[in-house]
Amino acid sequence: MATIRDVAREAAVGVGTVSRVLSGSPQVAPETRARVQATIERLGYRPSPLGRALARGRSQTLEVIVPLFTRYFYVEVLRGIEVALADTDYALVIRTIERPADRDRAFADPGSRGRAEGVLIVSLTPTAELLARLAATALPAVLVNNVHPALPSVALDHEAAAALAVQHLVRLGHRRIALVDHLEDPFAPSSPSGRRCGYRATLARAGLELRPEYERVTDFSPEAGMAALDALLALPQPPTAVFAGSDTQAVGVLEAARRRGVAVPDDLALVGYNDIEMAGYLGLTTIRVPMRELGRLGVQQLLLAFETPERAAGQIRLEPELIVRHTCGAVQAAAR
Amino acid sequence: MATIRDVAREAAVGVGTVSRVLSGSPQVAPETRARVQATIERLGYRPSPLGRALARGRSQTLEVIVPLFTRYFYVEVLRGIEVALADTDYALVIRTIERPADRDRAFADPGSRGRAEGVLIVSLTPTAELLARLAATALPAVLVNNVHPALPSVALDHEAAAALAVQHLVRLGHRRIALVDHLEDPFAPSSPSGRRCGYRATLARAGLELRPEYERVTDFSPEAGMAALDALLALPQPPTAVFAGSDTQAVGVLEAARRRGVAVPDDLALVGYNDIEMAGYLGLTTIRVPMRELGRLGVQQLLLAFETPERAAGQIRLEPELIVRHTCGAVQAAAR
DNA sequence: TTGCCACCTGGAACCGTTTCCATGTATACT
DNA sequence: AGTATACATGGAAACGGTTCCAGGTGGCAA
Repeated sequence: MATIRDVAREAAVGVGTVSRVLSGSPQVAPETRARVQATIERLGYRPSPLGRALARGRSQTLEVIVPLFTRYFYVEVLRGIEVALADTDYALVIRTIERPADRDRAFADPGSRGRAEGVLIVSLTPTAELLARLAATALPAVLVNNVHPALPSVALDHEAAAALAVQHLVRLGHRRIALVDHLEDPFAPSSPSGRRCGYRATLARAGLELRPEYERVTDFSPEAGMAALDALLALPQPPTAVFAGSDTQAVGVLEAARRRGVAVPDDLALVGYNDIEMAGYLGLTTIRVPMRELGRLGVQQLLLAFETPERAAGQIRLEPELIVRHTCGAVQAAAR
Repeated sequence: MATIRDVAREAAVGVGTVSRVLSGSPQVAPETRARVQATIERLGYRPSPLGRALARGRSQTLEVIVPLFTRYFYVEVLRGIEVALADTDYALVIRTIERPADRDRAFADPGSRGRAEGVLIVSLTPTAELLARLAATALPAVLVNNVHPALPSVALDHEAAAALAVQHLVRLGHRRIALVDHLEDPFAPSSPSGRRCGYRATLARAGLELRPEYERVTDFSPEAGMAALDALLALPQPPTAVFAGSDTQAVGVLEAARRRGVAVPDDLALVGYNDIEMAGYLGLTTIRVPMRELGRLGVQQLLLAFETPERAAGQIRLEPELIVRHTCGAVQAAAR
């Protein structure tokens, strides 16, 4: 492989001049530039990102730390990040977290010690260790789908979103509304999701009773959603409506209802969360979560932090939107 | 950030000695090693992967080129790659391809000029340009879910898989079997999928008529699957069975059948492809494609190619497996 | 005592860039 | 003509490691 010195020798110039040509500096005479360009072409020379990164102290690489990305939500966020990065010439290093140990390892070394210039942290709660490391290395970081006072972030207002969904069900006349939720950060089981807060607050505001047995926290899968509905229907006073914390779980609820002969929306209303592709297709009423937008804005925040590190970029909150389809009964109610 | 020279100075040794301690060379006296270790701890020193990569000429990074990863299949393959890499200390750079221009850009510069030591190419057909570049740079590359005489690969035998599926339908008594397929490589529309070959061959072997109007090539979505079934049912002689090239499309076929009141499996048998999570849950008979395994073995092949570059690793073909559930009618047929 | 060897160790050279300083040359102005 | 200025250019130093070579040291045998 040709190096910059080969080019310099062949073009009979100094390495500095070649470097200037590469970076498009105006400080090069047109004919010199042309000669160097021709030599670069002829030798098929490409600058080494490694050498460049070392010399510039900038690796042109971003790191994203994300929980195991089998879930549609994460995939979409990553996709948004990808798209936003396509315009720039940043490369992307993805670190996925499967076990707490993975998280600790990733948090102990954000940016992989110089390999990345900035970090996007998706759906994970920063630990004290991480915050200390970030501060020590002055590494820009942005939280996606999470907030923390010490860091810039892009997040949906889950509380407002849940309020929107539950309010909608209340307006449709439901008094017994259950919640089938999941953990926001799979490694922080203690923190209640914003959705649950919004759910409770809205019920309280509507003067409705809070029933602990109506709150189910399960994992992400449709199976878990099915099991949750089975349990809810087995209660002495089963709910007439379910707000699911993810469309994936809602799909399970829907299937469980069908298997039990419970008619949706007539016997049971259902509102999901995220608006995944399949939701439109199943007629699922849901909260639209701008997943790609989360990724895109995360990148934007990070790039902004590179330019003006002094004033740390702020916290962006995305507003939720309710997509009314068939499973909540609103369409039928209106038709009646 | 402390450098190796800082450590050397503080520990009153030469940089070479620090480097030897870092790499675990036996050529260091125990007490010297202890002193250096202590200094490293005290300064919180971490070697820079960039400097190391430059000096060693090895970047400890792998590149994977993959079509836009919204699809379950790609996500699972990536997951397999991730898991296989977790044991090693290789980092992963992912390049996703959305448009042909992206592919050309990625293929023009495999390994990002030294940034990566090897490349995994998922579901993309190598171009002449790519092959030339790989040869010129002596960069190890492995094809995943694709084969090419010039490169090592890990792939499923799609032809055998399709034969398995179609054979199963034939055995169940079906004579009119349609194919709802998709393109294997979205950027190589001309090449027929192995599935189609297997489909045709099996029909021919069973003495069944090949009907061009039974072969549908659509995109990946459930919507496309729905449309395809609608078109098939509108034929004068509609098929009694459908073999779908992906479970995602099969889900659409299933839904279209339900909307039209066509009973599955009684009026229409269905076999999918991939065995995605939702397949089990919908009772979809399908071909199990070891998606993670594809990724895992791809990495294994690549690492093997690093060790013994001379004898290029061979072509691994994974055997398909038919998972019989409800949508093909076998269970009912057996019960009768 | 000398010679040999094994074992440690220091540090220069190198990996492939960028950056900055010093220098040279041509042009413009007084 | 002399000087100030602008522009082009070469090349050393730096980025943070690894590697290799040349010593230095101590032990042991002759």
